[in-house]
Amino acid sequence: MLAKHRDAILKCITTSDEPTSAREIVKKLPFVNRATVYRELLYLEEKGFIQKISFGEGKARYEKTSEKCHHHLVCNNCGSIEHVQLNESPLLDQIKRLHFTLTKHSIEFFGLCNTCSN
Amino acid sequence: MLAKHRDAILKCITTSDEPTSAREIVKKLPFVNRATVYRELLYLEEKGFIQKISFGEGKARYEKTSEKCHHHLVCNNCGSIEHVQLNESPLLDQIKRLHFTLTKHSIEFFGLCNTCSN
DNA sequence: ATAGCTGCAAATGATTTGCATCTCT
DNA sequence: AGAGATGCAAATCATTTGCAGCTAT
Repeated sequence: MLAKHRDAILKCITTSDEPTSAREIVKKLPFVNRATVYRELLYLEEKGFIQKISFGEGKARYEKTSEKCHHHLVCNNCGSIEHVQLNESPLLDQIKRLHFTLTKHSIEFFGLCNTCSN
Repeated sequence: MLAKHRDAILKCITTSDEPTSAREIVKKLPFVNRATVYRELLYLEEKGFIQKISFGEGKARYEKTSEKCHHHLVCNNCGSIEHVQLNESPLLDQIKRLHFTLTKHSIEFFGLCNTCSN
């Protein structure tokens, strides 16, 4: 038995070029109740289909789980969010030397995008 | 003219071993109003005395701005937060090659601390 | 019938804001 | 008096929850 609105919500996240917030999904899918959206987000995250990320805005954003790990460049001026792929192994290697079992990490960058820098 | 409660709030943040939330400050300083706490946090952050960080908990945390850059290891089990100093230049060097003016970045690690790993 | 899904409204938590008051100078 | 600081309550936003009704087996 599948959740009726799951695909619509997932598609909403997948097709967005920026990590999507619950509010945006509710706005784009007016026929889906807010509570349902939150419940589905939780489910999709638990199942590993999507990932929750936070830019410290006071709300969560979600994006499709992707094979290749990537990070975000958040523009403080226009709010655009670019993706970059970085080699983070030098950093993770340092963590491996500690007594800490790493399950997840988040690396975010804030500043001015190319357009707003000029 | 200095804000009456500023020092108490700042001390609260400075003496905490973990990044502090607004709620914790209000609890520790019952004679300071919640609104005042938030207003001071904003001020102190703008002036660069403290830094706002987010662990994606749905609330902000603050810590004293420190000379040496450090990062956090958040334990998903007991909630403890350890500090680590990492050499992040390999990562930042990669950003420097992009058309992006970096003003701030956040790197956080989640998992199990030494105690909870066993 | 019955388990899972959903909507709706109310509850909760974090943060902000309007406004009247108080305090220095 | 006039500016800045503060308290208080109400407002706003994100997220969660209780509950009753709906739907597909």
